Amino acid sequence: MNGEATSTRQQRLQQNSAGRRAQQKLDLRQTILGAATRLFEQDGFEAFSLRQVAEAIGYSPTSIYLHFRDKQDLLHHVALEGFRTFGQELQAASDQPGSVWQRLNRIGLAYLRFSISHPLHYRLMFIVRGEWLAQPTPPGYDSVIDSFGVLRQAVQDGLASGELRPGDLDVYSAYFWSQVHGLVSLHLSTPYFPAEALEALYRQHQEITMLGMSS
Amino acid sequence: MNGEATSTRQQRLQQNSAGRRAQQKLDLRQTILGAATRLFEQDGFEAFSLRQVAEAIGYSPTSIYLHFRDKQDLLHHVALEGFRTFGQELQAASDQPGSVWQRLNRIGLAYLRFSISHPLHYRLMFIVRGEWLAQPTPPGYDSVIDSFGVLRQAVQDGLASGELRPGDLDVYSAYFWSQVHGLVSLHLSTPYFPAEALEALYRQHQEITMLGMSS
DNA sequence: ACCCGAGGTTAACACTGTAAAGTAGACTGC
DNA sequence: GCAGTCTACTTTACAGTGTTAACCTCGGGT
Repeated sequence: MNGEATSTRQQRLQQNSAGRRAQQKLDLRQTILGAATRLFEQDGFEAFSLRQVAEAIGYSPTSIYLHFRDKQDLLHHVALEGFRTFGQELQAASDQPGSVWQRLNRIGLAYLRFSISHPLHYRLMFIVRGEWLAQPTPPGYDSVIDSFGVLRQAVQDGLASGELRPGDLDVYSAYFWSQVHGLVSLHLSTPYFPAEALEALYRQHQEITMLGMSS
Repeated sequence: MNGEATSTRQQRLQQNSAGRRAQQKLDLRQTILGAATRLFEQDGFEAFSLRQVAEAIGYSPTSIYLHFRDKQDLLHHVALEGFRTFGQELQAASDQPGSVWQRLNRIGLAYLRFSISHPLHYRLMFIVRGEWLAQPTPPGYDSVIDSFGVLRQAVQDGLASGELRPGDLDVYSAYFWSQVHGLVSLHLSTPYFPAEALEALYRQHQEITMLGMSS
């Protein structure tokens, strides 16, 4: 075996060549994903079409199938990009110092703001294709922060410190999640919760929740 | 003017004929709506197609356009049928005697159960096409009970009787709605809230809400 | 020099919603 | 009773869609 010591010029060339090809493949994949994200955020879920994505990047429609299994798969990866930034924003909100209630408020607020600034992404992630949450994270997205875990951790801290009335960790966590998700998705789906009023409403709701949950 | 007294045989014939034709038209409309509802509940939103509806009732695809403006319009009327029974069930839950909290619990439970037994309808009504809530009710659906009004009334009664801590009627109502809608739509969209556990979770959540809202 | 295979394209299929034109038959006025 | 109109419906057609299969082309390895 002539191992890794023998890096002849040829071998390096080979590797570079193979690497470049792989890189190019990744590039196109990334290009597709970028164009798909842009078009999706522009036109929404229903109008999103593979052929338009292909048109936008100057490739034939079927070339997308060389990089993604099908339309679902492509949209799934668009959603995954959303989960990445979503998780990061929630984590950042949770990381700031303060009492558990302040943290919970900030987490909820970050949640709400993400849904307002990326409504289509939010719909895709949690409403239209929520079942993706069940699938294992595809390679390349290992570092996606478990968003629910951020909330759960804050609740756990609150239970440990006694700021929250003793109760079931999962029930409490689900309570927070469904509360803010309910508000958000009613905002996104119905005309009764306009964006301007949403933060104020959220704060008022959070006060009610505090009365019910703090000890 | 020979007014309404002169109902000659001819006139009656005419009218009957016109009436029969109108009736037939209504019949087909009803047939379409029925088939559409059935197919929608069977195959779901994405698979629903006008051509299949037409196929199912043995008419040509374009004949549907003689009775509904377009696909959206047809689905809208499918949703309206859902709103009708939904409103009735909420009203029935509210009408039973008991304390305001009992009423609120039953209303929420009825809400939850409707979403579980008609998941596709619920999605159509409140998630995919919630903007329909803003449109004025089309003719023929005048008696649709305002579902949100049922909840709002119960909250108002609670505020009046003092069972609820003094607060804003709309904030409280929105709180209830978003709470149960959040739970329901997380159940419908994600794998984390299975149907079996949903009622129990709802009851636990309702207890937290009670702590926060009752005086 | 030959071959191979990866990345991309073209052609084709089975769908979709919808508009325009055509048709058969009931209804109308004379 | 008959010509004409009106109406419910069908046929045809168009512009899309996702997806599969066959084809091409060209860089790299033997």
